[in-house]
Amino acid sequence: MAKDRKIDVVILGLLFHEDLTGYDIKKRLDGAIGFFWKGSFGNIYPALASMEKEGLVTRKDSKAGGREKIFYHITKQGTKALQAWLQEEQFSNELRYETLLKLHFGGAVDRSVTIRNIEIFEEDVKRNLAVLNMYKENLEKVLDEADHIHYYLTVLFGIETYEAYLRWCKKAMKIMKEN
Amino acid sequence: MAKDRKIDVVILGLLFHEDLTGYDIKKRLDGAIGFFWKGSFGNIYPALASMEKEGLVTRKDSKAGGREKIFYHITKQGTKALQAWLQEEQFSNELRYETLLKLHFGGAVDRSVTIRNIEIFEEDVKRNLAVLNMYKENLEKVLDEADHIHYYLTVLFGIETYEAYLRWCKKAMKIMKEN
DNA sequence: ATCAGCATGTAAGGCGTTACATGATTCA
DNA sequence: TGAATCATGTAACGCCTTACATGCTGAT
Repeated sequence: MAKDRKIDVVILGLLFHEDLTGYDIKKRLDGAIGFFWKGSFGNIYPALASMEKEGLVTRKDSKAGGREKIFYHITKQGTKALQAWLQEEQFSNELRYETLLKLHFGGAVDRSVTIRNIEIFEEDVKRNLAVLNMYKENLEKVLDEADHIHYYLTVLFGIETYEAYLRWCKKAMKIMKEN
Repeated sequence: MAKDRKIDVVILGLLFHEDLTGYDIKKRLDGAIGFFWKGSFGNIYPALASMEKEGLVTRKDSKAGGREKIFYHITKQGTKALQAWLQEEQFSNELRYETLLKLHFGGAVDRSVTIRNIEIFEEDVKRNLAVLNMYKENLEKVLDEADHIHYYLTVLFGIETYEAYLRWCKKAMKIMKEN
């Protein structure tokens, strides 16, 4: 498994739950997972190819319905690699928020620009929060199914975080308008 | 200014406040700014060189004390570029948390592994929160100085966020132990 | 005298984004 | 019939991390 290519474990994690095509994987990454990990076709397909060579996944070609589809299945070796990574006690959590950069350097422009930047951020957070709450409600109906309790935890994380962002927006706006 | 190289505006933002060497810039990025933007020497020095070519910054060599030092100074053109970026109404805020990935895919291992991963995250958050609170206290002494109110906003953001993380840790731990 | 920190850079290699290329299927 | 979505990939290019290379300064 490539040392710095974390998409590998994302794919293994998804395949542990069910067999998927590269296209399916992309859809998952555009959904709830997208809040904390992104992926692109140019990322996913090469990773699948190299992981197949390494024996972490196997491909199951299917022409059901005439359309070409390649389902990938996790191997025992792939499962071991996934579990080994899950048990590693180091992790890299990275945040790169251009919004905070703009706030931090807001002294170079009029106060109104910073206020506008906070507003834009706030709108964005509200949109995302609505989506996350939808995921939450849907998950609560199926919490007993395997793995769903884990998905639920990450959705709760997103909600807790975004609610904190909204509180901060209010405070920041107040400070910008008062001082 | 390179389209996708955001370190440029970070450097311009720092230089707007005061002249700095590449080494100084790295130190800033290892401080409070590091919570939302990272940088490395291999990143900073080439950016400074190319920005000098573009006329966004000028270099002021100094051999005061015998040690070679290159202070960079923002030009009018650099200031305009910084202000233009601050006023752009789009922004990319990216979060890549391996911790959440491990939580999400925790179904592949024993419950105890996920509990341990939450604990590790919690310890990390507490450490960072202590640092942020220190920054906050220091900033509160100098809030009247130019730009400091903006730095203060980003520190408040960090604190609000990390406190939310801690609340989530408690909830997540409870869910993992009860269900 | 030695070691940590100051200070400036270069080089290799990997990773990821974006755009491109192609074609099938489904639904209105 | 046309548009959106399904589906798989490749190629170029840029960016960043990591490691390397070098040497000075100040404190113990």
